[in-house]
Amino acid sequence: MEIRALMNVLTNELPAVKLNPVMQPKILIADDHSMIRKGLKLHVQLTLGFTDIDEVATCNELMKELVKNKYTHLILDIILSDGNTLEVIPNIRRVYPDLNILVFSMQPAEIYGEAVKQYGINYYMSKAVGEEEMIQTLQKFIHNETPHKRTDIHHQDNPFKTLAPRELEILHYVLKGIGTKEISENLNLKMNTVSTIKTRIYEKTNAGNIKELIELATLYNVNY
Amino acid sequence: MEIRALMNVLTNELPAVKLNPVMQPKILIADDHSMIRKGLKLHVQLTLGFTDIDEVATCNELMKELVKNKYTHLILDIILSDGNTLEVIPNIRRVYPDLNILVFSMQPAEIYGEAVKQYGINYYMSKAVGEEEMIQTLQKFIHNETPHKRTDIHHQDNPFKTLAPRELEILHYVLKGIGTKEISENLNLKMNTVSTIKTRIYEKTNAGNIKELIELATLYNVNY
DNA sequence: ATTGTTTGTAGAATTAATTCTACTGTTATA
DNA sequence: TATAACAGTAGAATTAATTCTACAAACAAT
Repeated sequence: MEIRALMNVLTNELPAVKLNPVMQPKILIADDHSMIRKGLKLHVQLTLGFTDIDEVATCNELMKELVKNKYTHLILDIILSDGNTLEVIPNIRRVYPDLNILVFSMQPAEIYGEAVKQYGINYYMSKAVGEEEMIQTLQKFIHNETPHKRTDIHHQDNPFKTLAPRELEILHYVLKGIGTKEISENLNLKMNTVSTIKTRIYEKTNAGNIKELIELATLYNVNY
Repeated sequence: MEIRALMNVLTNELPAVKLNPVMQPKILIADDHSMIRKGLKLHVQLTLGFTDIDEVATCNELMKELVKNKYTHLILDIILSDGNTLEVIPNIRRVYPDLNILVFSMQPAEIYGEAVKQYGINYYMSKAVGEEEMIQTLQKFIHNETPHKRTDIHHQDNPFKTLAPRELEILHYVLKGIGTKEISENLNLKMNTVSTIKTRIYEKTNAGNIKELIELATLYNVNY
């Protein structure tokens, strides 16, 4: 391997950033795609200058690694191969209250960004963001020394909490994939009525379509 | 930025690979996630030593860039923000018959690997592969070696594997919760056509509604 | 070489679903 | 207590989506 290629990478490709000699962040990346892990790691190393970065691919490894080493920052995807990290986040939060967590997910920030706040997570970054914003976010995240005092979990921001009884009733059928006509027959309502209520459900939850509604419901553990 | 960090990256993290001084590959990466692009680029630069790499994020940019510069290798994801690259691949193949193409996708090889072969693409790499395999595949790709057959994957019962290219293309939109009308507009098809194809998708997968289809897709890791 | 099957595409007819409007109770709230 | 926001329900009009049929081209199997 040639140093020239390296310097090329360095000087031409990436903005130089001075490092802060005082801080010693220890970062753990949890993502099931090695390319994402690698890219993120190299990125943080080359652009932000922090080199103490480990990676894991599964929830299992994540928990083990957190026990083994004392990390200051955790960057993780929501979905790993062996499960949903949202399930383990409450535990992590309880055991490691000072750990800074950044969720780095495929999902758009508008929906999940707010949603994960319930779990006491203050940093959310979509994988779809551009490079500029990504670096900025990462920089803010890692340089932020003060552990985030999270305004205690409002269950008020659960969008499903605001649904009226009839709306929840119809939500139940909608989440099962049942169509407007069948729902109206089941509940002895006109299709118009069901449609109206569905519209209100979508308004209140800010879901754009069934797929998003199902995802949101999963996120908030709505089983109805 | 310190050279020590770089060397650390080099010597500790990545296997050294000798480069071939004769070849001068010019590589274009098309992916809508800047992290993937960056990671891939750095990876190829640092581990394989090829530094002539450009990146684009959309189908549009891709086509423009191919006109502007003469590339030898193209690495691309199937889904970009402004469309499905399966739509443009036939055109690319026709205009640039000598261009080596590697599809680098989230989808498991069993499903899209076959579909993509119909377009004369022999290199397919899932983003879920481990680092070793990724580097090996990239190396073979860039060095123009014949790709190895991966017959190790069985999954005979995967219902998505029987979907035709157009069906997979429409499946992509359906799984995102996009409606028939919008799909038809995106792909310049009549709504009837989209409906017909959706019907065939539901028949082949035995899904009864979108919810079931999404569940099935999740089960078989056909997310995008 | 022939025949059956899959794929990609729609037109016509029909059905499903939504939107816009509106009315009546009910429940907070100023 | 007056008043505004919300909840539950539809009619009329409109739009979205499906079904049924069909046909040509590509492909597979005999």
